[in-house]
Amino acid sequence: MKNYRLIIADDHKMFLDGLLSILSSKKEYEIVLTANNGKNVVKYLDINNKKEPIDLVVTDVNMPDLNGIELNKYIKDKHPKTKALVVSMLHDSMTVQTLTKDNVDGYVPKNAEKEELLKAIETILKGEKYFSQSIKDIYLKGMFSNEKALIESLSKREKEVLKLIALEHTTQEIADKLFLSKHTIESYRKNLISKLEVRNLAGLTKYAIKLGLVDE
Amino acid sequence: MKNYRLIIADDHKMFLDGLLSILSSKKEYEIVLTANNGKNVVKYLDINNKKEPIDLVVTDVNMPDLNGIELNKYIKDKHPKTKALVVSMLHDSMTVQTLTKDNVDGYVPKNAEKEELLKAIETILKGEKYFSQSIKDIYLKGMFSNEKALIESLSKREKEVLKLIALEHTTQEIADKLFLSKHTIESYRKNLISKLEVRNLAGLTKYAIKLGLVDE
DNA sequence: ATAATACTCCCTGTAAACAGGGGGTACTAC
DNA sequence: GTAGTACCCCCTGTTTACAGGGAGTATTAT
Repeated sequence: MKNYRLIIADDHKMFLDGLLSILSSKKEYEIVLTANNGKNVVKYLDINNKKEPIDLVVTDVNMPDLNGIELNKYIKDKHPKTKALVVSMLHDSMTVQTLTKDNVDGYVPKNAEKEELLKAIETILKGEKYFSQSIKDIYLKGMFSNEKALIESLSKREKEVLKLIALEHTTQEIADKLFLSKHTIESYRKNLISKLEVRNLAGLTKYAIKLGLVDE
Repeated sequence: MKNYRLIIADDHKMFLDGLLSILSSKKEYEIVLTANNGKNVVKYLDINNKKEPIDLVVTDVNMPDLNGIELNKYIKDKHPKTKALVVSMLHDSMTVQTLTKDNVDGYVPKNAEKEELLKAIETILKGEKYFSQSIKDIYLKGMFSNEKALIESLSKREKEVLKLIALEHTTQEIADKLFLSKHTIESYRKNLISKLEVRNLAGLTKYAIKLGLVDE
């Protein structure tokens, strides 16, 4: 009666148990593997997916070794018949954007009811996509906020300078470090201030943190 | 045979299911209530704890309405016979410090094995405390880092000024806003820079974020 | 009482950031 | 081949921040 073969991946054991108990209530789902990182999923798929294909991988986003974003990308790339459902705690618009861009099959927040999770899985196994309303909201919000555009408009060099600024280096120090003129760095600083629509160093620093260029 | 009465609280339904399934394996535990915020736990305890006492509340830290820190404090204050075990995803030293200061009975990270969770509960119900090794590490790290001391050494006024600095206001603007002299704010700024051991606005901004004085 | 701390204000400089311009090269995409 | 953009450099100013001092009052704790 086991119609579908599933893998679930999450680095939080207790959560994994939660998923297991929810999915065990449906006898048509066989949990072939539980993993606490993406790497083990990849390993399993590479070895077994040809003869005994996996129908769906349910995965968290934040995992060590290989996170959900990378895992989804890999699945979509190498094992296109296998579906991927992301179940996550954090829902920043960047993550949602990236995953949808990478053609993920579904996204459900961890605070969803278990009925919704089951519905999502069911929907995906039918060949459709499933995104929770809250995820759709985040996606739309991200699409129409200028923040995303702002961030994407930064070049590699600009990000580099921004990072060094946030690390408390002065213009002169950054210039020395990058073997550039002080004037060049001043230009970058000015451009960053105007592009990111901030007033000063404090605003730049906050953006650098938001971009993950510096720790905390 | 149900010897102990438990409450579990977590705003993530799936995780709640995980806890439930783990605790259901032990028949001596009766799950009296599952809540997705601290408020409901408080409500229940206030009404029922006198006649039918709860032995242990297992709670997450991050919850809407009333979080785990507040919940623990309330339990320790109003229902001292009820034990509290915190199970959390995030383990910043501030949270751990606060909880231990508030006399929490245990702290286990969400990525712990379920065996450890059961052991923690068992230990606490015996009247002892239980902290995972990783939590102890964080506690010690926090104790011997100067960061904590630094943060605590900031006065109310200093935090206020720090916040406004991080919000991209200039010294003059802050002075106007607080009806103080520009010189006063400059003094604060200098003191903050030396106290927090940073070089400039960027460093101050990062600290303001770390302190939660500004959003991102 | 007196020590410690928080809070307030002031001065003199120097260094850096901010504001608003300008221009030029190299590469890529259409 | 030319439009766009990433990258680099320069100039003139003004404003702000940073560095290192000093100093007074009020409150609280010992």
